[in-house]
Amino acid sequence: MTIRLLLADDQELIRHALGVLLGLEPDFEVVASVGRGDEVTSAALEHRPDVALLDIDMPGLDGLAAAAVLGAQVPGCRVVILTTFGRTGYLRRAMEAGAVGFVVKDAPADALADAIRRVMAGERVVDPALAAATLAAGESPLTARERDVLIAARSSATVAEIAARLYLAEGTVRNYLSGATTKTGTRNRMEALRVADERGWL
Amino acid sequence: MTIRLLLADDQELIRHALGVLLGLEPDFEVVASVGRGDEVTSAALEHRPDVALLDIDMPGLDGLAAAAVLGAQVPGCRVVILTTFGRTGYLRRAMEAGAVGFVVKDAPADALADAIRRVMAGERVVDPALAAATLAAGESPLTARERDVLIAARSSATVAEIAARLYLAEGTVRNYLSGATTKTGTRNRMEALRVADERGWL
DNA sequence: TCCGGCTTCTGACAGATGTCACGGCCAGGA
DNA sequence: TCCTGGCCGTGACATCTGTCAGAAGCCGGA
Repeated sequence: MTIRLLLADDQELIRHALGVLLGLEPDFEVVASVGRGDEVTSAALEHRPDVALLDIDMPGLDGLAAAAVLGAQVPGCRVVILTTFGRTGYLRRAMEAGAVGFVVKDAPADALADAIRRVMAGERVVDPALAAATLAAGESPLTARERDVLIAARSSATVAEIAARLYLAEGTVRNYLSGATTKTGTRNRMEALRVADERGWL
Repeated sequence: MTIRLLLADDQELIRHALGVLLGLEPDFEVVASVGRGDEVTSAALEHRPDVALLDIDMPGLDGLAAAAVLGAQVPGCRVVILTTFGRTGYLRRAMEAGAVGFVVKDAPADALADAIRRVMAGERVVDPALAAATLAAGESPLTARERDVLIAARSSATVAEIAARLYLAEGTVRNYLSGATTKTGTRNRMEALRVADERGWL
């Protein structure tokens, strides 16, 4: 009884190497391999994998969104997120998107195969250190609007631009940014943005 | 006549997968595999590889610095930089550090083996798109001090901190930052820092 | 019903930031 | 020799940012 795998990672070299690595396991078979998030679902519908390994950083659709779509359209396919950074925020969002496994690329070499087999056995698999970090980071203390303003700040340089984009007064924007910096324990919007992003609060 | 390889990448899963992939080639042999930049040289001295494949993002010592050390201490070993982002600035710095090859991880699966063989044949191997982007980005227009101040700005939040670190007046720091934003065509220090970093001007 | 929290806005103020004009220094060319 | 242009360094100034206090409207829970 072989486990059918779908691989999604935008770095072709890495995807191919992972495919070779997993193909060496006697009970695994890589049945599909894509480089874009928006190709995941159609490939899964065509090849019916048991487990989909999704990277997060992908063009078209990120791995978390792809996981959500996959869960809705191909219910028999279990999703394992395989990603570069042990960014704590991604874990929570991955679980919300229906993933049952979360493996980081700095994990030991056999962790991935192990995770796949345990997921097939019905377990949820998460890197323990990552799980602890996620618990430590806690729920987001930001209000919805503080979050909106921070996201807008990511691509706007000045308060005036953020205000224009969100149809708010400048003072309001400054207030939300101030609240965000307080809650993140930082000293200006840029640090607040970075911290909130790292913790998955955006 | 097999080509002896050293692999350096901090992501264990990826390093292992690449090792397996390259080990499948009949003329390759992976003789060493490390996860930290500062372990590269001692491993090279011990195992005498023909080619060292170095990632840039590594703890201890980054791949570019490791390449420079390697070139000085193990002259027979050719260096190929293998990295995630096609960041244009890294290419120039890699070449200055003595690397003879530069392969990005989004390259096609056989590009790596091909690059290794060509490097062994005495060629320099660079992704053509990356080379073009590097030429397009051009030389850095920043003066030495502007560069210093930008680098200091990366880890300091305020002008006062940067000034204290570089023993300059606050006005001077503001002036350099202003020059940097003008030359990068951006509107504040944060954008200037990001752009200069992307273009390899730091 | 009242209370508390969120959203939105305003006004005010200290402090940080970005821009400008200026002077000194040094190297290269007339 | 002097002049010019580039870089370094500085202080002054206007503007932007972050913080605080306050106020009105809205919604959900006690």
